[in-house]
Amino acid sequence: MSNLPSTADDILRCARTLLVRGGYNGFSYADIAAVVGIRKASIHHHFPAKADLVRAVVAQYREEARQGLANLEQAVADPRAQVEAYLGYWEACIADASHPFCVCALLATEMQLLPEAVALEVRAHFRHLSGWLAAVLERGAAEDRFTLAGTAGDNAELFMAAVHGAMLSARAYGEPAAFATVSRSLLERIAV
Amino acid sequence: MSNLPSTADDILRCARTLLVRGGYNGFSYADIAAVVGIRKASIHHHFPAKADLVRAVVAQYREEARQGLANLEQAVADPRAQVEAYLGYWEACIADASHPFCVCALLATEMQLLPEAVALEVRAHFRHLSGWLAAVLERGAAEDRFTLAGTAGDNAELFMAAVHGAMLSARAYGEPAAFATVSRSLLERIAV
DNA sequence: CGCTACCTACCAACTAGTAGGTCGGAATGC
DNA sequence: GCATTCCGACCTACTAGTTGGTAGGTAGCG
Repeated sequence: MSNLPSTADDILRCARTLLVRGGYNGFSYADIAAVVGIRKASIHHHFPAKADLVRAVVAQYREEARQGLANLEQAVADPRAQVEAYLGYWEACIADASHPFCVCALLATEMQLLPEAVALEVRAHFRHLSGWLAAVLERGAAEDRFTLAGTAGDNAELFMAAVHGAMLSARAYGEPAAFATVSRSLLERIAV
Repeated sequence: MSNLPSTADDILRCARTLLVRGGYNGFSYADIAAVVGIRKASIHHHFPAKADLVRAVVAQYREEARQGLANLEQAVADPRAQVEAYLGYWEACIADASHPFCVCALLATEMQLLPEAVALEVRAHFRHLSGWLAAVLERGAAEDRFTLAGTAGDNAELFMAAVHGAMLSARAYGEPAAFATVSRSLLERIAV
Protein backbone atom coordinates (compact mmCIF):
# COMPACT_ATOMS: atom_id res chain seq x y z
CA MET A 1 0.00 0.00 0.00
CA SER A 2 2.60 2.54 1.04
CA ASN A 3 4.18 3.27 -2.30
CA LEU A 4 5.59 6.58 -1.03
CA PRO A 5 9.20 6.40 0.09
CA SER A 6 9.24 7.12 3.80
CA THR A 7 11.31 10.31 3.45
CA ALA A 8 8.72 12.07 1.31
CA ASP A 9 6.14 10.94 3.81
CA ASP A 10 8.22 12.22 6.70
CA ILE A 11 8.52 15.58 4.96
CA LEU A 12 4.79 15.73 4.41
CA ARG A 13 4.01 14.80 8.00
CA CYS A 14 6.49 17.34 9.33
CA ALA A 15 5.28 20.06 6.99
CA ARG A 16 1.73 19.43 8.11
CA THR A 17 2.68 19.79 11.76
CA LEU A 18 4.56 23.02 11.10
CA LEU A 19 1.77 24.30 8.87
CA VAL A 20 -0.80 23.68 11.57
CA ARG A 21 1.43 25.42 14.06
CA GLY A 22 2.03 28.67 12.20
CA GLY A 23 0.59 28.75 8.69
CA TYR A 24 2.19 29.07 5.27
CA ASN A 25 4.68 31.76 6.21
CA GLY A 26 5.32 30.29 9.64
CA PHE A 27 7.78 27.61 8.59
CA SER A 28 10.67 27.16 6.19
CA TYR A 29 12.47 24.37 4.36
CA ALA A 30 15.22 24.73 6.94
CA ASP A 31 12.77 23.94 9.75
CA ILE A 32 11.67 20.77 8.00
CA ALA A 33 15.25 19.76 7.24
CA ALA A 34 16.18 20.08 10.91
CA VAL A 35 13.30 17.88 12.05
CA VAL A 36 13.46 15.22 9.35
CA GLY A 37 17.27 15.01 9.49
CA ILE A 38 17.92 15.81 5.88
CA ARG A 39 19.39 18.74 3.96
CA LYS A 40 17.25 21.59 2.69
CA ALA A 41 18.10 20.78 -0.91
CA SER A 42 16.85 17.22 -0.52
CA ILE A 43 13.37 18.51 0.23
CA HIS A 44 13.42 20.29 -3.12
CA HIS A 45 14.14 16.91 -4.71
CA HIS A 46 10.79 15.63 -3.42
CA PHE A 47 8.84 18.88 -3.62
CA PRO A 48 10.40 21.34 -6.07
CA ALA A 49 8.77 24.44 -4.61
CA LYS A 50 7.11 25.33 -1.33
CA ALA A 51 3.80 25.68 -3.13
CA ASP A 52 4.11 22.06 -4.30
CA LEU A 53 4.81 20.86 -0.79
CA VAL A 54 1.91 22.70 0.74
CA ARG A 55 -0.38 21.63 -2.06
CA ALA A 56 0.62 18.01 -1.36
CA VAL A 57 -0.01 18.45 2.36
CA VAL A 58 -3.45 19.87 1.70
CA ALA A 59 -4.27 17.21 -0.89
CA GLN A 60 -3.28 14.45 1.53
CA TYR A 61 -5.25 16.10 4.31
CA ARG A 62 -8.32 16.41 2.14
CA GLU A 63 -8.06 12.77 1.11
CA GLU A 64 -7.85 11.73 4.76
CA ALA A 65 -10.84 13.91 5.57
CA ARG A 66 -12.85 12.34 2.75
CA GLN A 67 -11.88 8.86 3.96
CA GLY A 68 -12.63 9.75 7.55
CA LEU A 69 -16.08 11.05 6.81
CA ALA A 70 -16.82 8.09 4.53
CA ASN A 71 -15.76 5.68 7.27
CA LEU A 72 -17.91 7.55 9.73
CA GLU A 73 -20.92 7.24 7.41
CA GLN A 74 -20.31 3.50 7.25
CA ALA A 75 -19.53 2.83 10.89
CA VAL A 76 -22.20 5.02 12.45
CA ALA A 77 -25.79 5.14 11.26
CA ASP A 78 -27.39 7.70 13.56
CA PRO A 79 -26.85 11.29 12.34
CA ARG A 80 -26.56 12.63 15.85
CA ALA A 81 -23.93 10.01 16.69
CA GLN A 82 -22.09 10.97 13.51
CA VAL A 83 -21.97 14.59 14.55
CA GLU A 84 -20.82 13.59 18.02
CA ALA A 85 -18.11 11.39 16.55
CA TYR A 86 -16.95 14.24 14.34
CA LEU A 87 -16.75 16.63 17.29
CA GLY A 88 -15.12 13.93 19.40
CA TYR A 89 -12.44 13.40 16.79
CA TRP A 90 -11.39 17.03 16.95
CA GLU A 91 -11.73 17.14 20.69
CA ALA A 92 -9.23 14.30 20.94
CA CYS A 93 -6.85 15.86 18.39
CA ILE A 94 -6.85 19.13 20.28
CA ALA A 95 -6.59 17.52 23.70
CA ASP A 96 -3.47 15.51 22.86
CA ALA A 97 -2.08 18.40 20.78
CA SER A 98 -1.18 15.93 18.03
CA HIS A 99 -2.92 17.86 15.30
CA PRO A 100 -4.75 20.66 17.01
CA PHE A 101 -6.17 22.56 14.04
CA CYS A 102 -7.78 21.86 10.71
CA VAL A 103 -5.11 22.42 8.05
CA CYS A 104 -7.55 24.14 5.74
CA ALA A 105 -9.11 26.32 8.43
CA LEU A 106 -5.66 27.56 9.33
CA LEU A 107 -4.67 28.22 5.73
CA ALA A 108 -7.96 30.06 5.18
CA THR A 109 -6.68 32.88 7.37
CA GLU A 110 -3.91 33.50 4.83
CA MET A 111 -6.13 33.07 1.79
CA GLN A 112 -4.93 36.26 0.08
CA LEU A 113 -1.28 35.32 0.00
CA LEU A 114 -1.62 31.60 -0.74
CA PRO A 115 -0.59 30.07 -4.08
CA GLU A 116 -3.76 29.85 -6.11
CA ALA A 117 -3.78 26.05 -6.31
CA VAL A 118 -3.66 25.86 -2.52
CA ALA A 119 -6.36 28.48 -2.08
CA LEU A 120 -8.67 26.51 -4.38
CA GLU A 121 -8.13 23.35 -2.35
CA VAL A 122 -8.87 25.21 0.86
CA ARG A 123 -12.09 26.58 -0.56
CA ALA A 124 -13.05 23.14 -1.83
CA HIS A 125 -12.52 21.70 1.63
CA PHE A 126 -14.88 24.25 3.14
CA ARG A 127 -17.49 23.36 0.53
CA HIS A 128 -17.01 19.65 1.08
CA LEU A 129 -17.23 19.82 4.87
CA SER A 130 -20.21 22.14 4.77
CA GLY A 131 -21.92 19.83 2.29
CA TRP A 132 -21.37 16.77 4.44
CA LEU A 133 -22.66 18.57 7.52
CA ALA A 134 -25.73 19.79 5.65
CA ALA A 135 -26.55 16.23 4.57
CA VAL A 136 -26.12 14.85 8.08
CA LEU A 137 -28.19 17.63 9.63
CA GLU A 138 -30.91 17.21 7.05
CA ARG A 139 -31.08 13.47 7.63
CA GLY A 140 -31.10 14.06 11.37
CA ALA A 141 -33.89 16.57 11.06
CA ALA A 142 -35.95 14.10 9.01
CA GLU A 143 -35.49 11.53 11.78
CA ASP A 144 -36.41 14.16 14.40
CA ARG A 145 -32.98 14.01 16.00
CA PHE A 146 -32.19 17.66 15.24
CA THR A 147 -34.16 20.88 15.20
CA LEU A 148 -33.03 23.13 12.38
CA ALA A 149 -33.71 26.83 12.13
CA GLY A 150 -33.67 27.67 8.44
CA THR A 151 -32.15 25.50 5.72
CA ALA A 152 -29.86 22.57 6.43
CA GLY A 153 -27.19 24.44 4.49
CA ASP A 154 -27.41 27.49 6.73
CA ASN A 155 -27.25 25.30 9.81
CA ALA A 156 -24.25 23.48 8.40
CA GLU A 157 -22.44 26.77 7.83
CA LEU A 158 -23.15 27.80 11.40
CA PHE A 159 -21.95 24.44 12.66
CA MET A 160 -18.73 24.58 10.67
CA ALA A 161 -18.04 28.15 11.74
CA ALA A 162 -18.55 27.25 15.38
CA VAL A 163 -16.15 24.32 15.11
CA HIS A 164 -13.45 26.42 13.44
CA GLY A 165 -13.97 29.22 15.91
CA ALA A 166 -13.72 26.74 18.76
CA MET A 167 -10.33 25.58 17.48
CA LEU A 168 -9.29 29.22 17.50
CA SER A 169 -10.53 29.74 21.05
CA ALA A 170 -8.75 26.65 22.32
CA ARG A 171 -5.55 27.99 20.81
CA ALA A 172 -6.06 31.54 22.03
CA TYR A 173 -6.81 30.44 25.59
CA GLY A 174 -4.13 27.77 25.49
CA GLU A 175 -6.62 25.30 26.89
CA PRO A 176 -8.02 22.44 24.83
CA ALA A 177 -11.09 22.36 27.07
CA ALA A 178 -12.33 25.53 25.35
CA PHE A 179 -13.05 23.44 22.26
CA ALA A 180 -15.06 20.94 24.26
CA THR A 181 -17.09 23.72 25.87
CA VAL A 182 -18.11 25.13 22.52
CA SER A 183 -18.79 21.78 20.92
CA ARG A 184 -21.01 20.72 23.84
CA SER A 185 -22.94 24.00 23.64
CA LEU A 186 -23.29 23.60 19.92
CA LEU A 187 -24.63 20.08 20.22
CA GLU A 188 -27.17 21.14 22.85
CA ARG A 189 -28.37 23.91 20.56
CA ILE A 190 -28.83 21.69 17.56
CA ALA A 191 -30.00 18.39 19.01
CA VAL A 192 -33.59 17.91 20.07
CA MET B 1 -6.31 65.40 20.89
CA SER B 2 -4.13 63.75 18.27
CA ASN B 3 -0.80 63.79 20.08
CA LEU B 4 0.59 61.06 17.81
CA PRO B 5 2.58 62.35 14.87
CA SER B 6 0.74 61.24 11.79
CA THR B 7 3.60 59.06 10.53
CA ALA B 8 3.52 56.72 13.50
CA ASP B 9 -0.22 56.55 13.04
CA ASP B 10 0.16 55.79 9.34
CA ILE B 11 2.55 52.98 10.19
CA LEU B 12 0.12 51.54 12.72
CA ARG B 13 -2.78 51.73 10.32
CA CYS B 14 -0.79 50.12 7.54
CA ALA B 15 0.60 47.42 9.84
CA ARG B 16 -2.90 46.57 10.97
CA THR B 17 -4.13 46.18 7.42
CA LEU B 18 -1.19 43.94 6.52
CA LEU B 19 -1.56 42.00 9.77
CA VAL B 20 -5.22 41.35 9.08
CA ARG B 21 -4.35 40.24 5.58
CA GLY B 22 -1.69 37.67 6.41
CA GLY B 23 -0.73 37.47 10.05
CA TYR B 24 2.49 38.16 11.92
CA ASN B 25 4.78 36.46 9.43
CA GLY B 26 2.79 37.65 6.44
CA PHE B 27 4.25 41.14 6.23
CA SER B 28 7.62 42.86 6.59
CA TYR B 29 8.95 46.29 7.42
CA ALA B 30 9.70 46.66 3.72
CA ASP B 31 6.01 46.20 2.89
CA ILE B 32 5.04 48.94 5.30
CA ALA B 33 7.78 51.24 4.05
CA ALA B 34 6.52 50.88 0.50
CA VAL B 35 2.95 51.75 1.44
CA VAL B 36 3.64 54.57 3.87
CA GLY B 37 6.32 56.12 1.64
CA ILE B 38 9.12 56.03 4.16
CA ARG B 39 12.35 54.08 4.58
CA LYS B 40 12.54 50.83 6.51
CA ALA B 41 14.88 52.34 9.08
CA SER B 42 12.40 55.09 9.86
CA ILE B 43 9.90 52.51 10.99
CA HIS B 44 12.46 51.23 13.46
CA HIS B 45 12.71 54.79 14.77
CA HIS B 46 9.05 54.68 15.77
CA PHE B 47 8.83 50.96 16.64
CA PRO B 48 12.25 49.51 17.48
CA ALA B 49 11.31 45.90 16.82
CA LYS B 50 8.55 44.11 14.98
CA ALA B 51 7.21 42.82 18.27
CA ASP B 52 6.82 46.42 19.48
CA LEU B 53 4.94 47.39 16.36
CA VAL B 54 2.55 44.48 16.52
CA ARG B 55 2.04 44.97 20.22
CA ALA B 56 1.11 48.59 19.52
CA VAL B 57 -1.31 47.55 16.79
CA VAL B 58 -2.99 45.07 19.09
CA ALA B 59 -3.10 47.52 22.00
CA GLN B 60 -4.71 50.16 19.78
CA TYR B 61 -7.16 47.61 18.42
CA ARG B 62 -8.10 46.46 21.90
CA GLU B 63 -8.64 50.03 23.02
CA GLU B 64 -10.92 50.66 20.04
CA ALA B 65 -12.81 47.47 20.80
CA ARG B 66 -13.28 48.52 24.44
CA GLN B 67 -14.51 51.93 23.30
CA GLY B 68 -16.77 50.44 20.66
CA LEU B 69 -18.46 48.06 23.08
CA ALA B 70 -18.80 50.80 25.69
CA ASN B 71 -20.42 53.11 23.14
CA LEU B 72 -22.72 50.30 22.11
CA GLU B 73 -23.78 49.78 25.73
CA GLN B 74 -24.58 53.45 25.98
CA ALA B 75 -26.30 53.94 22.63
CA VAL B 76 -28.39 50.79 22.59
CA ALA B 77 -30.34 49.51 25.56
CA ASP B 78 -31.92 46.30 24.29
CA PRO B 79 -29.55 43.30 24.57
CA ARG B 80 -30.80 41.76 21.38
CA ALA B 81 -30.27 45.04 19.52
CA GLN B 82 -26.75 45.18 20.98
CA VAL B 83 -25.94 41.75 19.62
CA GLU B 84 -27.41 42.70 16.27
CA ALA B 85 -25.36 45.88 16.20
CA TYR B 86 -22.23 43.92 17.00
CA LEU B 87 -22.88 41.44 14.21
CA GLY B 88 -23.83 44.28 11.88
CA TYR B 89 -20.56 46.04 12.57
CA TRP B 90 -18.56 43.04 11.43
CA GLU B 91 -20.87 42.36 8.54
CA ALA B 92 -20.17 45.88 7.26
CA CYS B 93 -16.40 45.58 7.83
CA ILE B 94 -16.30 42.32 5.90
CA ALA B 95 -18.61 43.53 3.15
CA ASP B 96 -16.54 46.61 2.31
CA ALA B 97 -13.28 44.69 2.90
CA SER B 98 -11.95 47.62 4.90
CA HIS B 99 -11.01 45.53 7.89
CA PRO B 100 -12.32 42.07 7.20
CA PHE B 101 -11.02 40.15 10.21
CA CYS B 102 -10.59 40.62 13.93
CA VAL B 103 -6.90 41.36 14.54
CA CYS B 104 -6.82 39.14 17.61
CA ALA B 105 -8.68 36.27 16.02
CA LEU B 106 -6.19 36.26 13.20
CA LEU B 107 -3.20 36.41 15.51
CA ALA B 108 -4.67 33.59 17.59
CA THR B 109 -3.95 31.18 14.74
CA GLU B 110 -0.23 31.89 15.17
CA MET B 111 -0.32 31.84 18.97
CA GLN B 112 2.69 29.53 19.34
CA LEU B 113 5.08 31.72 17.43
CA LEU B 114 3.94 35.13 18.70
CA PRO B 115 6.04 37.30 21.03
CA GLU B 116 4.73 36.59 24.50
CA ALA B 117 3.48 40.12 25.12
CA VAL B 118 1.36 39.92 21.98
CA ALA B 119 0.04 36.47 22.83
CA LEU B 120 -1.08 37.72 26.23
CA GLU B 121 -2.96 40.62 24.65
CA VAL B 122 -4.66 38.27 22.22
CA ARG B 123 -5.76 35.99 25.03
CA ALA B 124 -7.00 38.98 27.03
CA HIS B 125 -9.07 40.11 24.06
CA PHE B 126 -10.76 36.72 23.85
CA ARG B 127 -11.55 36.90 27.57
CA HIS B 128 -12.85 40.44 27.28
CA LEU B 129 -15.07 39.77 24.29
CA SER B 130 -16.41 36.56 25.76
CA GLY B 131 -17.11 38.36 29.03
CA TRP B 132 -19.03 41.14 27.33
CA LEU B 133 -21.06 38.66 25.31
CA ALA B 134 -21.86 36.64 28.43
CA ALA B 135 -23.14 39.76 30.19
CA VAL B 136 -25.31 40.77 27.24
CA LEU B 137 -26.71 37.28 26.81
CA GLU B 138 -27.44 36.98 30.50
CA ARG B 139 -29.24 40.29 30.55
CA GLY B 140 -31.15 39.32 27.42
CA ALA B 141 -32.15 36.02 28.97
CA ALA B 142 -33.41 37.80 32.08
CA GLU B 143 -35.56 39.98 29.85
CA ASP B 144 -36.77 36.92 27.91
CA ARG B 145 -35.16 38.12 24.70
CA PHE B 146 -32.84 35.12 24.43
CA THR B 147 -33.08 31.46 25.20
CA LEU B 148 -29.86 30.11 26.62
CA ALA B 149 -28.89 26.48 26.77
CA GLY B 150 -26.50 26.14 29.68
CA THR B 151 -24.61 29.01 31.29
CA ALA B 152 -24.37 32.47 29.77
CA GLY B 153 -20.61 31.93 29.65
CA ASP B 154 -20.95 28.77 27.58
CA ASN B 155 -23.35 30.51 25.23
CA ALA B 156 -20.97 33.44 24.91
CA GLU B 157 -18.11 31.10 23.97
CA LEU B 158 -20.29 29.48 21.33
CA PHE B 159 -21.32 32.89 20.01
CA MET B 160 -17.75 34.13 19.83
CA ALA B 161 -16.54 30.95 18.14
CA ALA B 162 -19.31 31.18 15.55
CA VAL B 163 -18.42 34.80 14.77
CA HIS B 164 -14.72 34.02 14.36
CA GLY B 165 -15.50 30.95 12.31
CA ALA B 166 -17.81 33.01 10.13
CA MET B 167 -14.98 35.45 9.40
CA LEU B 168 -12.91 32.45 8.37
CA SER B 169 -15.64 31.11 6.11
CA ALA B 170 -16.15 34.48 4.43
CA ARG B 171 -12.43 34.56 3.70
CA ALA B 172 -12.23 30.94 2.58
CA TYR B 173 -15.17 31.26 0.21
CA GLY B 174 -14.08 34.70 -0.89
CA GLU B 175 -17.62 35.94 -0.37
CA PRO B 176 -18.53 38.33 2.44
CA ALA B 177 -22.11 37.02 2.34
CA ALA B 178 -20.92 33.86 4.09
CA PHE B 179 -20.46 35.89 7.27
CA ALA B 180 -23.99 37.25 7.04
CA THR B 181 -25.40 33.75 6.56
CA VAL B 182 -23.77 32.46 9.70
CA SER B 183 -24.59 35.51 11.79
CA ARG B 184 -28.25 35.34 10.77
CA SER B 185 -28.39 31.64 11.64
CA LEU B 186 -26.70 32.32 14.93
CA LEU B 187 -29.15 35.05 15.85
CA GLU B 188 -32.11 32.84 15.00
CA ARG B 189 -30.74 30.12 17.20
CA ILE B 190 -30.17 32.36 20.19
CA ALA B 191 -33.05 34.82 20.04
CA VAL B 192 -36.47 33.83 21.29
C1' DC C 1 23.62 1.67 -17.76
C1' DG C 2 20.00 4.76 -15.82
C1' DC C 3 17.40 6.05 -11.87
C1' DT C 4 16.45 7.62 -7.27
C1' DA C 5 17.86 9.66 -3.22
C1' DC C 6 20.65 12.40 -1.26
C1' DC C 7 24.61 15.41 -0.73
C1' DT C 8 27.82 19.94 -0.76
C1' DA C 9 28.08 24.28 -2.24
C1' DC C 10 26.16 27.76 -3.98
C1' DC C 11 22.85 31.97 -5.27
C1' DA C 12 19.95 36.24 -5.23
C1' DA C 13 16.56 38.18 -2.66
C1' DC C 14 14.80 39.30 1.45
C1' DT C 15 14.53 39.39 6.72
C1' DA C 16 14.81 42.29 11.02
C1' DG C 17 17.79 45.32 12.85
C1' DT C 18 22.01 48.80 13.50
C1' DA C 19 25.33 52.72 12.82
C1' DG C 20 25.83 57.03 11.92
C1' DG C 21 24.68 61.17 9.56
C1' DT C 22 21.47 65.23 7.85
C1' DC C 23 18.02 68.49 8.49
C1' DG C 24 14.69 71.59 10.61
C1' DG C 25 12.64 73.38 14.41
C1' DA C 26 12.21 74.32 19.37
C1' DA C 27 14.45 75.53 23.63
C1' DT C 28 18.11 77.78 25.88
C1' DG C 29 21.79 81.22 27.04
C1' DC C 30 23.54 85.66 26.59
C1' DG D 1 17.87 89.46 18.69
C1' DC D 2 20.74 85.95 17.77
C1' DA D 3 23.92 82.10 18.28
C1' DT D 4 24.09 77.54 20.34
C1' DT D 5 22.49 73.43 21.68
C1' DC D 6 19.53 69.79 21.53
C1' DC D 7 16.13 66.66 19.81
C1' DG D 8 13.05 64.15 16.96
C1' DA D 9 12.25 62.51 12.38
C1' DC D 10 14.15 60.82 8.78
C1' DC D 11 17.81 59.34 5.75
C1' DT D 12 21.77 56.25 3.46
C1' DA D 13 24.36 52.46 4.05
C1' DC D 14 25.26 48.66 6.18
C1' DT D 15 25.04 44.01 8.88
C1' DA D 16 24.23 39.00 9.87
C1' DG D 17 21.16 35.71 9.16
C1' DT D 18 17.33 33.41 6.59
C1' DT D 19 14.46 32.66 2.66
C1' DG D 20 13.22 29.63 -1.36
C1' DG D 21 15.65 27.67 -4.93
C1' DT D 22 19.62 25.82 -8.16
C1' DA D 23 23.82 23.34 -10.00
C1' DG D 24 26.24 19.62 -10.05
C1' DG D 25 28.17 15.62 -7.94
C1' DT D 26 28.04 10.89 -5.58
C1' DA D 27 26.54 6.50 -3.70
C1' DG D 28 23.62 2.58 -4.09
C1' DC D 29 20.66 -0.30 -6.56
C1' DG D 30 18.16 -2.95 -10.25
